[in-house]
Amino acid sequence: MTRPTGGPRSGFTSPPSRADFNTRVWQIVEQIPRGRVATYGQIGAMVKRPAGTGVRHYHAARARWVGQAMANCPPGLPWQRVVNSQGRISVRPGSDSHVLQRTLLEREGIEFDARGRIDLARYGWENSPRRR
DNA sequence: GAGATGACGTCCA
DNA sequence: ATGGACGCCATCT
Repeated sequence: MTRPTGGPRSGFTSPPSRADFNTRVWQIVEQIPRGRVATYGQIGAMVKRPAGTGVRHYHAARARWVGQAMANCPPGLPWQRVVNSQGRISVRPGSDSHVLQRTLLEREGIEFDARGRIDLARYGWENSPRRR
């Protein structure tokens, strides 16, 4: 095991069973209620660590794995409700998807500040929405 | 077959 | 607050 595959700082990795991992992610995304958003890391923390995946590596890579899953998100899911830990849209700025995501979220009543950020304390999924 | 390209998060200077 | 490095690759031109 521990095959030092040669990739020095591979940053990009993938789950043992990508299809299975993606399915788990999609099942969670499917539950994000309208008007709320969840972060990649938050979702990753909800997906059980695949057997054979090092605890350490999983912690470091799962958020990106969720991103990979979202890049292949099947139609019908509220993909727009997944944003990064900063409360910002992660899709390349300027892309049609980016614009669409923001539009869809605003249509759900979610507000963006001047810097294009969403207040996770207010709109975060399973986060006490009271006060501000 | 080789090279470019990815929907992240955390830590440290 | 901001910028850069780091962390088991896979897939498409």
